Amino acid sequence: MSNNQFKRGELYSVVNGMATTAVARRLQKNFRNAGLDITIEQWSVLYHLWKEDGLSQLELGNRTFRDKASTTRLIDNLEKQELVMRVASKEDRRINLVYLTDIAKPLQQITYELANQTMNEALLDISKEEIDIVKNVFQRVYDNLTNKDLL
Amino acid sequence: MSNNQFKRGELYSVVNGMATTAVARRLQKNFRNAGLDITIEQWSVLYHLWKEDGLSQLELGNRTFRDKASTTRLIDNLEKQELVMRVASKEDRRINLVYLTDIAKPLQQITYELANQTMNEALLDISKEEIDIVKNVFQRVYDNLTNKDLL
DNA sequence: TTATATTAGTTGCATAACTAACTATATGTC
DNA sequence: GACATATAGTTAGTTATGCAACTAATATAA
Repeated sequence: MSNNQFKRGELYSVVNGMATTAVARRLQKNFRNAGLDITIEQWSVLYHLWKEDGLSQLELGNRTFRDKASTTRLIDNLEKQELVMRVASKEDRRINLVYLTDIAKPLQQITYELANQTMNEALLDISKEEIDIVKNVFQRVYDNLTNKDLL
Repeated sequence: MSNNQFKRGELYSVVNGMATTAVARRLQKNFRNAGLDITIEQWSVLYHLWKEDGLSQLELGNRTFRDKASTTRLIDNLEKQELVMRVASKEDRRINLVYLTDIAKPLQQITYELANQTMNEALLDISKEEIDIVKNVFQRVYDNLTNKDLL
């Protein structure tokens, strides 16, 4: 049921968290200096492709909490910048598999380094127990609301 | 320093929370049935005006974590729907004070009722202690990141 | 096997976001 | 008073979001 899909605009920061936003912002600054202009939204797509290359657009949409229209345009822009390419699936020709290009691949390492560094700074004085509580509360609030069809 | 202002797209759901989103969504559905089409973003502005009518655009922007350009357009749209009106300040003619119209005012009560109801459902099984921990963790993560100029 | 429904993706439309450049009013200093 | 600076708001440009309507390919059912 496609209406069951979460919408990005709403869950965005909750799911990804302040720290992730800071990561994205630091990345953005860093790469802009190197002449690469990538938006925070585009980072979220690349991030999932680094974890698993060759995902379908729909799967990318699910993992980044976007609808398929938004995903289409994000990939359009990433393709224009030659960071990503679409390859029609041979098993099912409705499906576009999205692959990282040779330009995007080497960005992974520096990205991960910056991300780790930022997360460490963000969570400096936060204990494991506290993080667990926050995650748990989020999950329960989320469950409470989805049970009522409110998210 | 105007660069010190938080950006909405980033802090949006963190600050307002999943529950607020759910409130807004429920409101949206409810009022759409009554022929009033108000976006979630517009709700956030109305919400602050119900708390304190006649705020300047800049103050509204601060309270809803938007920059002034975004605030301008949101108020443009609210004005088109005659939910809000701009009144130039007499003390300082650079300033627009934003007031609720007679159309918007009566929406407050039903809005607050729906909001309370939704919050209660969202936080059903969450204890006061847990909420305090979540708030506290957010504040500290936020502090950690702003100290490094990352938010 | 043909008709029907479902699925993946695209496109059009309106709203919204942020940056940067701009206008107009106010303030501060000499 | 005159000039520089700061402040409130608007406008232009680009990207992103969600909804709805659409195309094309696949799956299901008669």
